Amino acid sequence: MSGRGVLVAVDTLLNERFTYLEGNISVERGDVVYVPFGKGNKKLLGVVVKTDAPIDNLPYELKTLTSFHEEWPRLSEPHMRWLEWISEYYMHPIGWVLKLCFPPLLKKVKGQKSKRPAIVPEVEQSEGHKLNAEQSHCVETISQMPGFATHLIHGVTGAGKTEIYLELFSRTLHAGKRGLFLLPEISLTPQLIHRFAKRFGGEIAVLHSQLTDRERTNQWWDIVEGRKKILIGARSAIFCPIEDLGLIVIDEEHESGFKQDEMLKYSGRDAAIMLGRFRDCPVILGSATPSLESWKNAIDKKFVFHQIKQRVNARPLPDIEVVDMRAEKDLPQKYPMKPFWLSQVLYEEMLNSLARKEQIALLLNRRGMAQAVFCQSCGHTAQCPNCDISLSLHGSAHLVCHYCDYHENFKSKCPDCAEGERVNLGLGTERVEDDLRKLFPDKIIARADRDEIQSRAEMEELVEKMEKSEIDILIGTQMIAKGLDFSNLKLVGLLLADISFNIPDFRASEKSFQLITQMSGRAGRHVKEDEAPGRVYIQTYNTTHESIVFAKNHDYEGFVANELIQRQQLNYPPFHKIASLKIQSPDQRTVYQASEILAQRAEALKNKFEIFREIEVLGPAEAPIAKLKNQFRHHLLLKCGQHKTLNQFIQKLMSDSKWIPKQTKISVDVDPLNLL
DNA sequence: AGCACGCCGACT
DNA sequence: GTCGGCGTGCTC
Repeated sequence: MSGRGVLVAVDTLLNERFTYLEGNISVERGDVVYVPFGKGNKKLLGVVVKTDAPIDNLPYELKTLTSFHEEWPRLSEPHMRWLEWISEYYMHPIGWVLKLCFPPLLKKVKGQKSKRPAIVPEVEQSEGHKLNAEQSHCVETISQMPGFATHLIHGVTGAGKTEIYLELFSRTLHAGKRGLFLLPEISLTPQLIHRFAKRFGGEIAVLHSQLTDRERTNQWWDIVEGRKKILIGARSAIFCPIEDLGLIVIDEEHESGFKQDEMLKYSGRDAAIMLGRFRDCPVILGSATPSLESWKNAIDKKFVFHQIKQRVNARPLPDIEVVDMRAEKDLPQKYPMKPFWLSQVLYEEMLNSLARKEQIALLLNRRGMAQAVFCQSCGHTAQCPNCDISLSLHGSAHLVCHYCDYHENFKSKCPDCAEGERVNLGLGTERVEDDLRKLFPDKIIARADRDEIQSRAEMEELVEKMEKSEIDILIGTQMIAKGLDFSNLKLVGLLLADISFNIPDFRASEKSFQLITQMSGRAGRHVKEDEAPGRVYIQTYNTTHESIVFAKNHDYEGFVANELIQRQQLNYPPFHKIASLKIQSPDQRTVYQASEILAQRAEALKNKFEIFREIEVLGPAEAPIAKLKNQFRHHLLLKCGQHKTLNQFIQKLMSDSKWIPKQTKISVDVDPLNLL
């Protein structure tokens, strides 16, 4: 053999790196190349991970690199090392991670104008607001630490975190560097982009899921070639190979939207922290309700901790009242028209608000008309044929599965016993909307959930109507709890807070607390110091639930202190690392057997090596959603004090896959957020 | 994951 | 006789 050997991570699911002869092109680590792969003359994309690879005495014939990619630049050393970390930590083939770094299309040949509206609106520039003492102290502290450090900014809703980010980005640009601002998809609202455009005008590129491939490609080149200096995006924007990165901000760091649950299952927040480490730049996490993971890192001094206790202009926090729905049925019935899901006190407050021409938002964390339809004679409930989930009634004639989108027609006669009449159990946003229209026939009522709002344009339209007070009552799911800011919205109702803490997940309390706090934060965001604060009513059947009690008192710290004790007792995160192994197959018995074998193998591996003794294996068990899209699902949960040990364990456990039955798949989720 | 190779059923 | 079903195995 002659010539130089290079190792290439090829765009296939295989995690091995493949050796090629360099041939007559001269490559370096990080170069994107085409390589011949497999039989025929297929060409695949790959990235050079190592030059000077040994080429003698190999049991296979080497092929030669074909060419460089026609336009993509070489990935920098810190970016490469970060990709290798991602691939290893989340156990995903590096060749597949590579593709995420590049745009979907090639550069535009010539400038045809797009008919779609500008991604970053052209708005008049203006200087930022003057920062208050707490805000500037935070900015100064961060500015004095230009290298890598993770900062956690904990500030109540309305504390003016965005102003802090704006000032930090402004300083980053002054230092000749570029910035990355990550948000959960749902918070990437036009309102926020508008605010950044006002401060930074033409310096902004945006990447989010609603862009076309062409738009995405153009935005990518704008930031990579330095025409734009700040990239605002959802989690996948972290893969964009930005040079001279001087600041990474992750807003709403606690949001589960930063976690990707398919293919490469990664946490955008954790990956961003590692990116800051490899790029040696500061990473800022911001939240009013930090995740327990980040909170613990802050109190353990792994993160630099900043607290903003003052709200901007000393705006008062909303008053939160808890309404016991169990007591409702015993009250004298003053309002015969009032639907069962609405408490008297909230109804009266709504009447008062409407009389004052103030807006109202009601949150119900569930779509459709009903959670389940139930036959009164035989007890039969409508189930999805593909998933282990009850069907929800939509409109008056449709049963829908919220997981696989299966539809069937609804007939009130029970199909099982053929005589009973079926009734709706539970409640959904659609049902609430119907009832509200009957209750307030002369008011404008809008609904925001995934059935009603499917595109960014529809969301923008809704936001605009709310801003112009063309909506009196807004009813919605989580969609309306995050990031929205309406000055005339003074009253917020959570119709059934119980929904979110009854899901079988150890993070249910944390998620409920966050949801209640965020939704409360929508009320009265703009009232002045001397005005009445916004009002929040939490309706529940469980008034003493910790999520509610602490949220009512705006006591985040009390909540986390309490929650941390429980997590520690059960060896759950943030104290222990967890990983879940999902086993799925179209055949019920096969999944069951495969999961048993997997658990036995895990036990055997534990007993074989001393270091694996500390690993806890939970399960196998049926997943809480035991059947999804015609796949039966079991899972195994692994817990361990050390990520590294856990990672080695899974690597060993998964290294042999020959035993896995046909059509059965086992997937690994490191640091899972969703255990359903 | 793709994609080729391979070994049995129903078609002109 | 051949077209094509998708089971199995490989990719420097």
